[in-house]
Amino acid sequence: MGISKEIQQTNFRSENHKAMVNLIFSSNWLLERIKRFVEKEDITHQQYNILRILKGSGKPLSTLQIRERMIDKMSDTSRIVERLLKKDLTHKVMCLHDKRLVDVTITNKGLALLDRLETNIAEMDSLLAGLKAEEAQALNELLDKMREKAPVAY
Amino acid sequence: MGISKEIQQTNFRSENHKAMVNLIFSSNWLLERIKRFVEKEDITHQQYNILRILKGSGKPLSTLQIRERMIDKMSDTSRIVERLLKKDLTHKVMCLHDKRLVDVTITNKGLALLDRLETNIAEMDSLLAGLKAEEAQALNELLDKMREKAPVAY
DNA sequence: CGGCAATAACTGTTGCAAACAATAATGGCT
DNA sequence: AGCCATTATTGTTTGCAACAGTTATTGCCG
Repeated sequence: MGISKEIQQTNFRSENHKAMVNLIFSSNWLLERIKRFVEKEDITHQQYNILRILKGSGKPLSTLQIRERMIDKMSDTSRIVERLLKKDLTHKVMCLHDKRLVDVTITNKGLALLDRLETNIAEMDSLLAGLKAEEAQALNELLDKMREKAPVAY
Repeated sequence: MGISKEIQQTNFRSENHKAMVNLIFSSNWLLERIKRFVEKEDITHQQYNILRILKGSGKPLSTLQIRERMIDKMSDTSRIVERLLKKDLTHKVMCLHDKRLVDVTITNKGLALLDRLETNIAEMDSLLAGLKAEEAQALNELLDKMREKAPVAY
């Protein structure tokens, strides 16, 4: 079902305007499904994102380094890490070289959580299985281009 | 700048996985700019979405009808409309034909607000100006296909 | 007609999160 | 030493999502 039907809207100003709406709608669609995937482990997609970043890094990261790698740049990283701390999924110590920074790492419990999700990761990847690799690549190029070529003011 | 650089991540499981991340990232990128656009009028993008729906409809809509047309289907429409009521941007009366429903309309104040934004709507449309109409169309088709062909379970 | 399930809206509550300002500690530079 | 930039954190407000529960109304069915 195309975007027009899904939101019962036929009067778009242009194909570009339609793409804007479609992009946000599709992202919500995707996030809704990712949410269902990660809620088995009682975490949000933002918390999942941070756990993945910490695992991927392999070494301690500061709050700022985590934020820079996050999908949502506007996020309140300190407090999300705080929620992960409460669940023992991350660990935090003061950085020795620069005491303004903190060294955040993922705990074994956090790694185990990711491992459990990893088992079914194919489920999540299948969300985009409707697109062939070439199509996914085309999508990536279009999205990159959209952001790249946008006027700086906005 | 491609998505890899923007989130400092090079290890994607597949082109499809990369597209998933890219899609959410790009939607956030877009929403951030839309937010800056509508905050001149002290409203959120969800509130803007509802005002546009009410204007577009031209006739009263029930809470449910609004929600069905919203980009974010999970939204708590009652309360967002309530916030608009407080600002006198919408009006609400009991529906005569079915007293379970409400007739929500946009007020003149709400229309005036949209008109002020309308003046600069080209600014917002220019967000996707980096894509030619054919590219925007290709993007629309890819997004529609992605959702269409996804496995039902997720 | 009376009962009852379905529908629609709303409320209460909890938790997550964004925005913004303010604060504190530290580091680097002159 | 003095000053400014950097980093993380906290406080507060606001918006929102999730979920359960409540109320009012409708339409249907026996």
